[in-house]
Amino acid sequence: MKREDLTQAERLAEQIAASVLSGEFAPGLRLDEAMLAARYAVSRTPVREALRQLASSGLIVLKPRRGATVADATSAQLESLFGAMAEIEAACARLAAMSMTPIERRRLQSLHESMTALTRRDERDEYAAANVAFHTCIYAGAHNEILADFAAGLRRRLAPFRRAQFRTEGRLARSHSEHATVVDAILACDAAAAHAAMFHHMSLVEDAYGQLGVATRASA
Amino acid sequence: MKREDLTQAERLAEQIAASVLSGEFAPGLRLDEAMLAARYAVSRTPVREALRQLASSGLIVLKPRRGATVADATSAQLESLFGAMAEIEAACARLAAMSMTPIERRRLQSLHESMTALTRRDERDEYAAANVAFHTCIYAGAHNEILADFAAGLRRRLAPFRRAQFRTEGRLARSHSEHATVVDAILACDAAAAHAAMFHHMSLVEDAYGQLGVATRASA
DNA sequence: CTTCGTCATATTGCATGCTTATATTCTGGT
DNA sequence: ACCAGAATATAAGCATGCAATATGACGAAG
Repeated sequence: MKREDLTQAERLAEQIAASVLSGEFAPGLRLDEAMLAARYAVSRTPVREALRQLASSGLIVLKPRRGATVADATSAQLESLFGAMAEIEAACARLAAMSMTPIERRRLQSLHESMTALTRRDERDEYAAANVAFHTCIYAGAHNEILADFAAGLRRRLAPFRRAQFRTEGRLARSHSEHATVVDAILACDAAAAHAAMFHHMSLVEDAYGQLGVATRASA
Repeated sequence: MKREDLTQAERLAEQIAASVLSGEFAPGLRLDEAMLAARYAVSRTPVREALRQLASSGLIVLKPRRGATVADATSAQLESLFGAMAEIEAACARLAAMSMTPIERRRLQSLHESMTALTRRDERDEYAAANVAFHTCIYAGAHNEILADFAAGLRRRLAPFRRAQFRTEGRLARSHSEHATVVDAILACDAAAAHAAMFHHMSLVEDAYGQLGVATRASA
């Protein structure tokens, strides 16, 4: 019953992260300790601890004596992030193909099928949410907590830079059809095919970013 | 010129990490804030910030209201760590085979050749150090800072559990010969072979741990 | 003899205040 | 008019102190 026994610093880290992910705190924005302390009605100490925690996850950047800013990636860094993401996601898909339980496979298939309707009706926000669930399902199916955490962390870190991901006309349908290839491979226990399909999918996600995401960047 | 402008918390994080990696702070050990503060002659505030930073990297565990302990992995968690390590190292090797510059390839080959002498003379500590340099060289060759950082982090995190890695008779020679396969594949720009060779190598590292590392565990 | 409840102690969590470094502005000189 | 240097202001880093909670021990009841 004391599941919600978070310390202030942890709650702050969550709230600040949520603000960054929602776009309220844009990349490059200076995060003033006193401002955050006032905003969340706490002292600067837990704020500082929360910032240090977030800095370790890469969501913000902490320069000694010069304060914290929301992480702002150069295009080279974004390339690294997308590249790493593709590698990790592909690895997870491969492992999932080999080690998912029947129940997990059913759940993945069901999740994928439920997204068909969202695609037809072009419900982009709903699809984006379901998309996260879909990928998270595969992380879990890899049965490797370390890789799953890393994949989730990378997804978080990229979130501020791909908010407009599904805005492109027809992106939903293409994404869904790529998912279908991945699901088929995983359900068929074809590790190599799952790896390849997911890698291909993630590469296209990167391309989609390249086409329209640049306009949203606020880098120096 | 002000390269050594680290804040206290950062210096503490480095020092505590070094103590953990050197085995001075064994897995499972309770890290008392006041004790650390006294040991390094600072107040508890920077200690707390350092601990939070280390907790994010997974080297220590921070339980709310219950203090910090050096991370102690169950065998299942170790399996995840080794599995993730194998995946990442293999991915780096594959990327390195594709994108290493000629200079980097020469350096890798040179590093590998310099380890031959260490193998013959059975200089285990020297070999262990060179081994880190060897793998780090491949991380760098992948030209993906994110993956490189993650690989280095995983290696750090596993370090406390494989201090006796090269104690087994003949482990050095086997490691070196596996490295040779990896180097050959990378120099030949054979991405698939590099991936496979590195994955194989890391799997054997995990096996080597399984044979003798268990005795060093202090888990509950 | 075992088990549960209460109390004491130690340690974490947080707030406040002071110190120090960095950034900005103002003034003086060229 | 412009640049350089110094002073001031602002914000980060750190220490100390207080409050809250977990842990261990001791005692009482079953």
